[in-house]
Amino acid sequence: MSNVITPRHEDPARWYTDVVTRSELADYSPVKGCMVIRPLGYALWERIQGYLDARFKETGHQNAYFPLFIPESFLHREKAHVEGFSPELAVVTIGGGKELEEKLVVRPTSETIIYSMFSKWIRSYRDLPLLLNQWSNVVRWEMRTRLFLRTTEFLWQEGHTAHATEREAEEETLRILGLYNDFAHTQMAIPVLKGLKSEQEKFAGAQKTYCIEALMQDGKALQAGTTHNLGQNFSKAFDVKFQNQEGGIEHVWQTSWGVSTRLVGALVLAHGDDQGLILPPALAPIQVAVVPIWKSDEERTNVKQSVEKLQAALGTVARIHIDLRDEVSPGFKFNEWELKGVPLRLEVGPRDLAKGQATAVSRLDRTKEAISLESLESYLPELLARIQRSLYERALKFRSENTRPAGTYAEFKEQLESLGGFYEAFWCRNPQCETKIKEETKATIRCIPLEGQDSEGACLYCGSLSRTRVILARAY
RNA sequence: CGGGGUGUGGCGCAGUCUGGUAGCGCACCUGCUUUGGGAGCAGGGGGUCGGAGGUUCAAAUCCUCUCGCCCCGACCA
Repeated sequence: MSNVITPRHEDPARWYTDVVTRSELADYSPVKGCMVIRPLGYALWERIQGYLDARFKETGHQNAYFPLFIPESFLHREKAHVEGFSPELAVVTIGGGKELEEKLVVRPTSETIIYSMFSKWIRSYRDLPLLLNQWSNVVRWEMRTRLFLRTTEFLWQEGHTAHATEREAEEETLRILGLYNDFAHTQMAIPVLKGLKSEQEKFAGAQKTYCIEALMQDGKALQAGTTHNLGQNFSKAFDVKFQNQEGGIEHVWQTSWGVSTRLVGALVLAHGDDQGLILPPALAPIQVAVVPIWKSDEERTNVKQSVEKLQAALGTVARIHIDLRDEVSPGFKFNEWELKGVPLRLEVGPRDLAKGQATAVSRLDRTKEAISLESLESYLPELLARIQRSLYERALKFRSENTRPAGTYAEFKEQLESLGGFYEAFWCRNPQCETKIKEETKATIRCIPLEGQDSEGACLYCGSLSRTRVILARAY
């Protein structure tokens, strides 16, 4: 394959595009701003779905599906919501060749249409909590798009819940945030910071927005998931009311939360290298690629036989793929599976078989290890678990090394420019300071971390005393 | 929408200045030899040069208009 990836240090943007397209995660579509998710990318998304869907169900949520089209008037019922989303809406004005009486918005998110149904379904406190999730596509007309990270149409899950009390809604918001955090940690092998968004950065229509923020290898932050405590903003707008135990009528307290196919982009940016993708074993559609090696015909017969036995034995302990293609060389296969991010490669050749072993090669650092064929079945899961752990530790180390105290505003600007990364600072909570920082440095307040809010210091911009510690970074 | 760039087989490019009807690498197909880090040799298929108009005996090349795409900036999961 002459497919060579632009080295990351040379041009990080091209590196990213090269990795995504060459590894066949996705391709550009004929429609500007949209993308085609190819089988490898979709398999990853299915694994993400599989894990999260199970967790959602364990915590009492049910899946449902709401329409793609939303009456335009629905968007207008919540003021902040419509102001937030208006600029990026796709609107259908003609149906069946006729001008529509009311325009239909292609959902940018489904709060409005879902809560219009909630008002119909919820009567009593006995109907609460109502815990729903939907897997769907949404459309936001973005000005600049990038594969997975920001596309006009993307896939996601959006959870929507209604509760009898404010406290329950807040608990739900934090429960899902914790779930997202665990997912990032244990499945994606990406350390994330749990935090609260500033008023400016929060979701249009939310009372509070929590997020998980990750740091990518190029020093830029990526919001990997958000959960919103919507308070009663939408229940008032959509008249979602219930009768409480005392017979009184109240508006429900709501939450919404989501993660998207952007997570696939996060995997690329957080772990990938100049050889291509590196997938965490927990999510890799193929965890082990077996590359047989032979010269003579009889070697081929022997090796093939052994390798097929391996598949039968290991198929239950790992997601394994035997690459029996005869038209490409072993070296070609090595590079191809590395490009596609397969965490572990097993080489099986005459020399290995003579010693009753296979050669295992880790995608992380290409370290080789001879493993006896008999012990493979028990050792493979251990080896994959080790790779998963190392990948996380590597990402965590990177983040620690790239998280710095902001120092003075001048020092902050200089370091941000030359090094990127996360910066710890205090902020007076004045939106003007936030805006100024953003205008002057292109860095935003990524979040107010949930942990470590027990000290005080001077606001990075104005210097006034503050007890709010924030993380700043340039972001995707 | 402002600034910059670009459009030639599937992909990446040369050819454009100095018009003479298309070339290279990779990929693809066939055969033989190969196979422990992107195999070698031989043979072969595929484009009329983003589109339209013009100049000319003759246009990928010159002129006019037009469309697409990419990068940077203003919006965002």
